[in-house]
Amino acid sequence: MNQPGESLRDRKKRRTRAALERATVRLAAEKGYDHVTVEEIAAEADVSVRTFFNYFASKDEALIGADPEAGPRMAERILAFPDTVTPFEAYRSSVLAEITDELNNARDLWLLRKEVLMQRPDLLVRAFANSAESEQLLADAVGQRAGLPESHVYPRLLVAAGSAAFRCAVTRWARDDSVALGELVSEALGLFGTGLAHAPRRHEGGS
Amino acid sequence: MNQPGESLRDRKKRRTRAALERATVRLAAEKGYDHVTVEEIAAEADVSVRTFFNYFASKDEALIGADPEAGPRMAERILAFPDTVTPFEAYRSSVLAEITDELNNARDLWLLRKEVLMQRPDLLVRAFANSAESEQLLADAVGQRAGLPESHVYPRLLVAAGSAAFRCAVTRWARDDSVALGELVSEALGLFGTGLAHAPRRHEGGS
DNA sequence: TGCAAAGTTGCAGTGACTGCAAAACGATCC
DNA sequence: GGATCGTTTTGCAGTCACTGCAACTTTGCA
Repeated sequence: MNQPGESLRDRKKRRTRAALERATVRLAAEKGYDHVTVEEIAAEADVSVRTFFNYFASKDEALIGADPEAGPRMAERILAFPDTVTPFEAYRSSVLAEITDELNNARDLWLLRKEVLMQRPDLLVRAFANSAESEQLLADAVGQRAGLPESHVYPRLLVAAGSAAFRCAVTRWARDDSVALGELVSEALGLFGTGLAHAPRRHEGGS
Repeated sequence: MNQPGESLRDRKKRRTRAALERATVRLAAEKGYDHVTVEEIAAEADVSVRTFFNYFASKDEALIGADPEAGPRMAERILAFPDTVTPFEAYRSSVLAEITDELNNARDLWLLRKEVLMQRPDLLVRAFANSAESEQLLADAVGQRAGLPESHVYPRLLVAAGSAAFRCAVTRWARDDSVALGELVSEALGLFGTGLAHAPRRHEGGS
């Protein structure tokens, strides 16, 4: 009983994980992140506190709900582009694809997260602290595409720039979501692409 | 008795703060960050645990020991440059000056921190989570220099790039400190300046 | 049906962090 | 040299995130 790669066990796990993530975001948006205890979250998702920590290493992680498969997925996408595409563009496209998919699958969750992140912007920064392996994965993929030795800065710098772009974009989006999050990330990455040495003029973009 | 701006009280406070920071870094380097309790740190610095938390909001913060005056100092430096200097260069110079000063004043502490950060790179990321106000300060200064409205992305993006550059530089420096940290930060910021759209060739810097 | 592997739970324990109220201390004025 | 006032230090009691461990339950498979 294990045909389409997803057993009953797997389905249950996915549902539990999703329920915990959802409960965390919902309660945090409703009562404020640190007025919510893990006990409440676990109760809302109908599991024990101990189980919560079997799924997420910390409360922070549950709020962001970083998909552990996102890193590998993006790395694969980067490597799948033809050689005519620059490493930079391959990276940018992969990030955008991931964001678009994520928003399509769970837009409501992101709208709630927005509320929480508006109150506690530091949580967004902390979120990236847990994704060191994913960053490494992406940097390796970029490095491979660019034909650079592993010790070169460029890949790591590009990935770090991606995090920075995402952070800035989410912050802007949280204040005013009339522009799609993907657009904002793309714009920010675009600036990183062409260089920050010259500040834009007053009227150019940037809301 | 309050002539040279520094009373006995102030001196004691500075000494206590320094002692706590020093004790945190030293013990973390010696025994591993999470095998050190705040109780031990406080004991080493000869104060109570409660006093530790009067100085630092968290153990993380004590490890990094971010100088609360660093933000204002850098912002001031940025604004002090003549108008012939681009905002980007003003920012870069200010960051470098701060790093150089810091290393000159407490090089030994940074060498110990290096040990800790090699084991736990995530702590460096988390460190930046606590410096939201400083980032805002710097972004405002950059924005003012560039004559941009407050809502523009450029200043925030530049400052975020600075954090990213610093992170990458420290990581590289931790692996091999034969090149000065300032050099590495400068190099990384240089790449942000000229743009990441085109990956460098194999032999260009970055090793 | 029965066995093994994977997942869940409760429990006891550690340690970070907070609010509060009392004590110790430093600055100041007489 | 006190009396006094504002600041800092401290102990204490409490909350909550998080961990290891050892049962217990559920699922996968023969």
